[in-house]
Amino acid sequence: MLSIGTLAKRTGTKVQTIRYYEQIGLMPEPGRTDGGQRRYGDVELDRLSFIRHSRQLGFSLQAIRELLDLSDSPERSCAQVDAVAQKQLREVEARIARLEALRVELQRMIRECHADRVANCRILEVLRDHEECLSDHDRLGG
Amino acid sequence: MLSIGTLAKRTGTKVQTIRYYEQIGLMPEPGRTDGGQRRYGDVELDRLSFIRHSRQLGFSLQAIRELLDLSDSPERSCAQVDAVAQKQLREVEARIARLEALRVELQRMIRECHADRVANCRILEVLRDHEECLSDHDRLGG
DNA sequence: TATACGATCTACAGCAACTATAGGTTCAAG
DNA sequence: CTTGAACCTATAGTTGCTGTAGATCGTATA
Repeated sequence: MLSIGTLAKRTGTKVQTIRYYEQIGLMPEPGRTDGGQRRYGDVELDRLSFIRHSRQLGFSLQAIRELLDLSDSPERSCAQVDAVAQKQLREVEARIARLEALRVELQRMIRECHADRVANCRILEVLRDHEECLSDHDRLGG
Repeated sequence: MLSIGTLAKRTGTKVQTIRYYEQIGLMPEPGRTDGGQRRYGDVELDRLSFIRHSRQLGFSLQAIRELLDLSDSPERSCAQVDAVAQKQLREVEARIARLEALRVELQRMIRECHADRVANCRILEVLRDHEECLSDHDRLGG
């Protein structure tokens, strides 16, 4: 039986995060000692490993919940799991594309500022005035 | 004089977001009508445009605060502004690199699942077991 | 067996950067 | 002068945790 601290170390999670996952129903309520401390087994270790690895891959907790539900269902459908993964891949690709655009514009901004070493800083002007670089009303993904 | 709604439309910002910026001191407290409604001028329009464009480029509100302070200071230093932009560029590049790694792994995961069309879904196994793909204790940047 | 001390407990506040809601007031067009 | 959209404040919710306070537990050592 593992204490919460040991489970945390094994999975690279913070203790509070494990308790948080329990609170939101992502991890089950574990058994307790007489004194009230949580004790975990291998099932919980597996489940938390799954959650952490999925988080590292950028899956939202909601997506992870779906994946866990699918993996718990008796005749789990590979197609459904695949759909979740595909969706995540598309999101990652969209974020990359967005960041690439940002990178290009930042580089251009910095380059222009360097060209003009003495006078007013171009960066501030660009940040103030530039309008065509990105579509309006477009938001940054978290 | 612009109402908050007009200012919002002109800058592609939500009304609540403008009030939020005022609340955290990023936007100044504007003048009011007799009835208590906010009225803005061109100075505020410029400032908010600056903030929104910087946000679109991925700058944090803290970084934007620094940029605004620099732009307000009488002998503003281009080097300091440049440093903030450079830092932002490095952060963007780091996020791109991280997402590229995620993309590669997601693609591999999905490809393996497709290769094995009938049996258990590989994606779930990979999510559960894979350990070497990303360094442990590594967190996703927001 | 007593003590010390780190680990754990609950409960709650806080972070970024907004977004949404409720319930009331003001402004401007017709 | 009426109507209704836009505005007001205040507060709670979002996502995914992180940090704190003050109390209790568990175990290694004297």
